[in-house]
Amino acid sequence: MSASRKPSKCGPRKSGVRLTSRDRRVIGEIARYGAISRGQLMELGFFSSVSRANRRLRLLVEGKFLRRTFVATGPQQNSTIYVLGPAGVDVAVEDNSFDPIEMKRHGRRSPERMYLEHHLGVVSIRLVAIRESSDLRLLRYIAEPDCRHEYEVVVRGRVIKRLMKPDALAVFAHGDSMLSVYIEFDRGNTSLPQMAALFARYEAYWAETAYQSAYETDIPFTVALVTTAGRRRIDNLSRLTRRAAVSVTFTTFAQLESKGFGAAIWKSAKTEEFSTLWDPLPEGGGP
DNA sequence: TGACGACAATGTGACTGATC
DNA sequence: GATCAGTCACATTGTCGTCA
Repeated sequence: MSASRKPSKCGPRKSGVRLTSRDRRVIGEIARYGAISRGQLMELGFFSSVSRANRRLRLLVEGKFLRRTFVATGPQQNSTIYVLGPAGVDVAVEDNSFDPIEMKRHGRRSPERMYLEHHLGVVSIRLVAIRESSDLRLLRYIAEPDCRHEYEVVVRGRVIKRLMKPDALAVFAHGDSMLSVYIEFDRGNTSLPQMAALFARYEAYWAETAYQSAYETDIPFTVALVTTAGRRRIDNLSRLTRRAAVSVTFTTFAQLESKGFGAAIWKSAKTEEFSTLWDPLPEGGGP
């Protein structure tokens, strides 16, 4: 038999690797989140076998679709992290409506520790949301490239461009209500003035009705800031939001990971008590 | 159209090496 | 010894082209 295989549905080989549909989804996911560990890829359901994951990911690295780096998870332990490679940029742009310039920047970027840890944190928060076992049910988890929003406003006759770039947007169902939660992952290394500017951007996003236009809703969103720092950081940050016109609430990553989104672990500037995300649910019509 | 063979992808388990 | 990451061998499965 002269077996010259026809091009499979997986598409043509690139750099010696025949990309499967799963490969393309893995590349898209890594492009979406910036960096993902092998364990996270497995937890997201891309692989059910460690060896299979290793072998397939190694092929993608050899084909320059991905790059591999390491983050210390303990004194003598490393976690393998995958980021977008130069060949993966084209695949990610081809399969998704990602900004090619932004993707090329990702593909070239040197994987600095802080950059990696931030992105891994956002994926970890997504996994917590997926595992959620309370009354909250995750409907969508929209990563940064998909929820970033460039819009224009007119201020004193001048057109000003604004960019809203949350870490993620999680949409939960709670009973008959929907809860839109912008996720911000904080590692405690951003200055308070920078954080104040971040909260101000969310206020403007609501006040300038850009959010309402983008998502065709009048139901206000909540900003949930998850920090790897401790209670003092939460107190400092919540003081910045005392007069905020949008709902901003805080918790630690440790609390979130152990108790989940639905637990009474959220602290706002309005109260000393920890409460749930939906208590009270934002009133319809505006904050 | 169905059988067959080639090829690629997959999962499992065993193994190695590094570290605590 | 326990744990973790990575690799390898092997059997299985799925896809696809060829041919009767």
